[in-house]
Amino acid sequence: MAKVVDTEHNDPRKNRILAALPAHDMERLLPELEFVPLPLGLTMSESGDHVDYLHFPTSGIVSLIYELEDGSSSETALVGNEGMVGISTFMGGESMPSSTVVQSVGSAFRLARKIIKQEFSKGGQMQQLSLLFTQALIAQTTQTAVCNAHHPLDQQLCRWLLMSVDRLHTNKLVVTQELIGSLLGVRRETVTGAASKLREEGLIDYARGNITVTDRPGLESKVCECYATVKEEYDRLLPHPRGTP
Amino acid sequence: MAKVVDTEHNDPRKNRILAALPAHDMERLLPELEFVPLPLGLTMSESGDHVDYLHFPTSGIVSLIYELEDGSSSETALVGNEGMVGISTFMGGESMPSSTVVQSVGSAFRLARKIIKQEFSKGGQMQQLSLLFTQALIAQTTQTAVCNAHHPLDQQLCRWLLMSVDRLHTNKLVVTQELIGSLLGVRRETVTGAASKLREEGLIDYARGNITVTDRPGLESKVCECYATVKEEYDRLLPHPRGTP
DNA sequence: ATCCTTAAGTGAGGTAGCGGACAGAGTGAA
DNA sequence: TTCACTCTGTCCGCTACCTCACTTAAGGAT
Repeated sequence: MAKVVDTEHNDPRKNRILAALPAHDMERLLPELEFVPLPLGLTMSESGDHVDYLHFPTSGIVSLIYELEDGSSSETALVGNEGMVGISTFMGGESMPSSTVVQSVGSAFRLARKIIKQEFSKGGQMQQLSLLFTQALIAQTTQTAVCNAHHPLDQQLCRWLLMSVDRLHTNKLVVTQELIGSLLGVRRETVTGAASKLREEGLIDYARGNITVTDRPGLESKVCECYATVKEEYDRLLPHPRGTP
Repeated sequence: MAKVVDTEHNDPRKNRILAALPAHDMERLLPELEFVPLPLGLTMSESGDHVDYLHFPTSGIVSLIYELEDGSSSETALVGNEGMVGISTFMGGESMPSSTVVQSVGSAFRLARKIIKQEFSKGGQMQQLSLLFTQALIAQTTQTAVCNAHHPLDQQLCRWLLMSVDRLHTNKLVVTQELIGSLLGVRRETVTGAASKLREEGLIDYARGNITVTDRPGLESKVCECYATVKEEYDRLLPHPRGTP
């Protein structure tokens, strides 16, 4: 029996970078694009690993995570179908100090490093899109850094929730407070405090690893500027989904 | 009378990126390179500014600074003669959300955006070096973010001091505690506390805007891992000064 | 049904950094 | 020499988050 393929997400054009490629570039790359599932919790690469593929998520969320020697960690950025994972494949460094983990289940298409380097060196649209995405990613990482330093956890949590639901097509997240803690660089108990505050305010609801955003506008009014700043920079730099200006 | 030019730093090859260019690339660019002083406190670009030049510092330090709406700010990275300032000129985004400020007096050569784009599109060594430096810069920014989140101020201060003296050729820094505070994202009083602790331990000495590192090995043994991690990544990715492997 | 594991809530006590206010102490200008 | 200004030191109460320890609750497996 042939394996049933998820027909929801096996169209490369669900990824916005791929969708923005001119038809002839896409034709050339299509045979090289390999569909891969992104199961929850999959570590796509660890710190310092030689990265062999550039991934273009079509759904789900991938977290870029930085781990310290003492075991503590922080999420530095979060990538969905608007971007790509594995920029060191074309930046030339081969590896990165951060690791990449699937934080919300999904799928992706991937290109072998050899292919993306070839394509990149042509200097076409793929090169331009890659660099623009990289710049957007820098903006996200930087803003996250400053947000960590200056904003209280409940606002950071709002930002994280909004960035996550933006990259899914639902208001339900499957994630424990423990995990959120390790992403935001705080303890689980601290997350419990912030989350229950948001619940009291009627912005979210949750139970045992399931969070539902019940009042998105409410979250948006509570979140710090960092959310909007990053979103605007992404809008400025990256191609928009079809139908949107 | 002809203006006296600082003969110390007007050699483009004092910048390590430029120094790593093949002779024929350098010849082509030489007439386009414009020498500019970097006086203390100069704001080279503000958040969102259209960036018209790519700067290659030959001396001094440039800080990449991120400002929040409430006026608080943080330094996200620090660039000396190992790198360049204004990567949005070749990344394609034209502007960045961070601003760039001369934190320690020096000088640079600069290339107009048009020229660097031209050179970049040739796909030669300049392209490769630019991308590698960008990746190193990402590493530095990311590590700074995690360091902010997890390490106490006195260790962060050690890191900042070491990164600064690494980019100068002296153990003396001209910088007030007030400024350090705005760079590390804390209050001046907090810096006073951390600095006086380091002074008690005999690692540094200071007075009225002048800091002297008196015990570098001592600082290195006190600093968090973040300093070494970034340094190693820079060593891995970037060309070394001549004479060093 | 019962047990077991995982997720979430709670509470006591500690600490780093904040906010604001104010006190010396160099330095340079008048 | 005096004044003004800038840089540094210090103190208070306060808050956010931490460490450590324990409890409650929801599913899942047997």
